[in-house]
Amino acid sequence: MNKKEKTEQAITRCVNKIYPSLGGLEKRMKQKKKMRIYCGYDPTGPTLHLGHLFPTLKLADFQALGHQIIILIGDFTGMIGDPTDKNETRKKLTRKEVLSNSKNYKKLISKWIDFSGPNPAKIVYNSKWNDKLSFSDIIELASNFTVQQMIVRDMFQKRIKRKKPIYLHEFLYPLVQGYDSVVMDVDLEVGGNDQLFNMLCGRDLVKALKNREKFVLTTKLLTDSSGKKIGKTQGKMVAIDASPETIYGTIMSWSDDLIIPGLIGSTRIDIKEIRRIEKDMKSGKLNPIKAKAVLAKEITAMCHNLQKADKAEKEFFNVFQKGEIPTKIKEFKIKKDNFLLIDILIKTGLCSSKSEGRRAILQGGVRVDGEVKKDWKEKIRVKEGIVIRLGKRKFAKII
RNA sequence: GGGUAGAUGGCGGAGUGGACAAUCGCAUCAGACUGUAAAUCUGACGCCUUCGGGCUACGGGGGUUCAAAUCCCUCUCUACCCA
Repeated sequence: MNKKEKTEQAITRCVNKIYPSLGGLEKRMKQKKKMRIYCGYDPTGPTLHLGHLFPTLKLADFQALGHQIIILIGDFTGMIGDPTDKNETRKKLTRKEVLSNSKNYKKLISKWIDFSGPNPAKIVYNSKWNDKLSFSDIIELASNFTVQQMIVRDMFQKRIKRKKPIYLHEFLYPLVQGYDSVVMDVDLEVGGNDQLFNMLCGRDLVKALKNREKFVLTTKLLTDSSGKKIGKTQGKMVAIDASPETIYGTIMSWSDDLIIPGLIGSTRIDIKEIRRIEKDMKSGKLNPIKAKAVLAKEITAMCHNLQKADKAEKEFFNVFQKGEIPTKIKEFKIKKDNFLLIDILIKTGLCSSKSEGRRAILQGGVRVDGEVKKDWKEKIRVKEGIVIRLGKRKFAKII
């Protein structure tokens, strides 16, 4: 890929919008001076998930062009809790939780962002400067914004409508995030489209305090056809450090309309190739499951390696298409004796209560060595090597 | 500080004395179907059970009643309005 193509990729691929304008950013990129570019990661969970891939790969695009990348761990902001997309107030994290969450991040991000070499990325924690802010500093900063500016945010509007509380400290969140931009003196902030408001507050602050331009680039979000964000709550989002099988399988459960956005945002497969896949899928020449398998394999390979992705793929098709038993099954040591099937389900953790187990059996969801068992009172002779299967994806082997 | 409204299952949200283990939607689980763990359709969805039934639950505690998620008292928490 030549420099022109790299630039093209950086400013268009998976980009939702650039503020104040695409042209302005292009002009700035033509200057000799390296840009300082950052993306913030809130350490709200123990790991990053696939949604973080979009902005992270975007940073990688810019790093490849020789710009200074800054990874900001929002250990200070994480404790406030970003009100973005939360219709309810998020519970505040303790410093200890925040630190343990962020420990893992650098390791994960380093899969795509280079922290060594000729143009190493930097990693910074925003508690470093925010901890030092005094109350009067904060009041000073707050004077740059109006309450009206804050409450126009749609999620605040939603809460007002639903008579849900908005706490004062939640107004402070964009303020602090914006202040990060000022302290780090950045030229560009990259983030998901849902971060737009926070990022623009930073742009305002930089303008007010330093009288210069900070560009904002928003990446697309992984959304289904109705525009709903793919979230952890739907169980469709996977941690980047999940097992290859989990990553592969979860992506295979995505609906078809995520294939193309997924390929664009979370892989670096040639964009022309992606357009070809899109065309072939539309014309019926390419079975969508094949395209989805490409996506699943590619992402799995990016999070692990090609070899593991290959294995996960084979496993997936064996288990779910051919109905075979996976190679890796949880094993349980159980006394070789006669047991009620329900008791075995509970012992192996396949069910959490007897009622649940009975239901599963009555609905024909339980198999012992491939044979469906419909009688919940049945006693099973436990032998070594028998395989209990619940539904399609839960297995237990007795040893 | 004063007033008003409210707290129900993982979530949203019905129900305002018995027919309520609690409508419905989402999420979840199983089955069918399929190119998938997609979509769609069907069913299930507190716990225990000798399958007759039993037990615990509608913010906490107390009370009225044959009977309370529903009425009364009280406590805790929350929102809104006024100051």
